Amino acid sequence: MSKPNETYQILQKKYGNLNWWPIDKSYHLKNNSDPRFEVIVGTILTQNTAWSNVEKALKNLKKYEMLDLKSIYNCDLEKLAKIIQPSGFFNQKAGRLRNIGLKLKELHNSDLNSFFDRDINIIRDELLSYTGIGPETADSIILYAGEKPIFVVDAYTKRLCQRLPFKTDISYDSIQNYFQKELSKKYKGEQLTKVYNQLHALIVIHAKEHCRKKPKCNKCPLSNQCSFKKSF
DNA sequence: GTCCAGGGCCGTT
DNA sequence: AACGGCCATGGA
Repeated sequence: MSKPNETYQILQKKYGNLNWWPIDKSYHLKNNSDPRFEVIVGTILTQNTAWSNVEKALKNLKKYEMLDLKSIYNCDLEKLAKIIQPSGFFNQKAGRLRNIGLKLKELHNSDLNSFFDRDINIIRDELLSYTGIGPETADSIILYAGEKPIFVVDAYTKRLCQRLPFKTDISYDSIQNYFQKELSKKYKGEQLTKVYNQLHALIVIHAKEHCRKKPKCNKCPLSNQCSFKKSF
C-alpha cells in the first residue's frame, strides 16, 4: 500500500523544488501591491482552466492596472470580463472576483493581514461562504496566499489516489484528512506548510507528465508503488 | 475536429 | 446525497 510520505520523497527526488504559486514579485514591488491578492485572483481564474490561459488574463489585468483589491471591487463587470476573457468562463469569474473584493473590503477593511491572521478553520469557513469559492479554491488561498498548513486536493490528486491507490475514498475531505494525518506525523510547523505546498505542486507536474487521463506509465517514478500500471 | 485543463453552482432525481 | 448541465478559452 502506498503512503503519502513515500510518494512525496519519490516525487521530490524526481522533480525537485517547484516554485509555487507563480507570482511576479517585481510587479508588486513596483506597484506597492499585495502579491497575496494576485494569488487569490489566480485561484479563481484557474478554476477548470489551463494555467497558460490564466497567465494571459493576469497579464491583461496588469496591463490595465486592475490587479489590486480596490480596482477589482470598483470595476465595471463587463470591462473586467473582457480583460480576463482568455481564462474562459469570464462572465462567471468576473462576478466572483468582484464579489470577493467586496467581501474583503466590507468585512475586513481590505486588510489581508488581519484576514489571514486567524484560525485556519475560521478563514476556510468564511471563504467557503463566498460565491465561487469551493474547497479547492479556499484551500489554495489559505496555503498559497496565507502560507498556512492545509493540503489542497484537486482532480489530479483524486486521480492519483484512485490509481496508486492510497487507503482512502476519493471524496475531497477524505483525501485531505488522509494526507494531513500522514504528513503531519513527520513534519511540523513551517516545514509542514512547505511540504503541503510542494507536494501539491509535485502532484500537478507528475499528473501532467505521467498520470494523465490516458496515463503514460512508461518511466513513471511511482510505478513501483502503483497498482494501476498499464503500458500505454 | 476532439479532448482537456490547477472547479463550482444550480437544478433535478 | 448524487449526478448532469453549464460556464468558455486556447493549446495539444
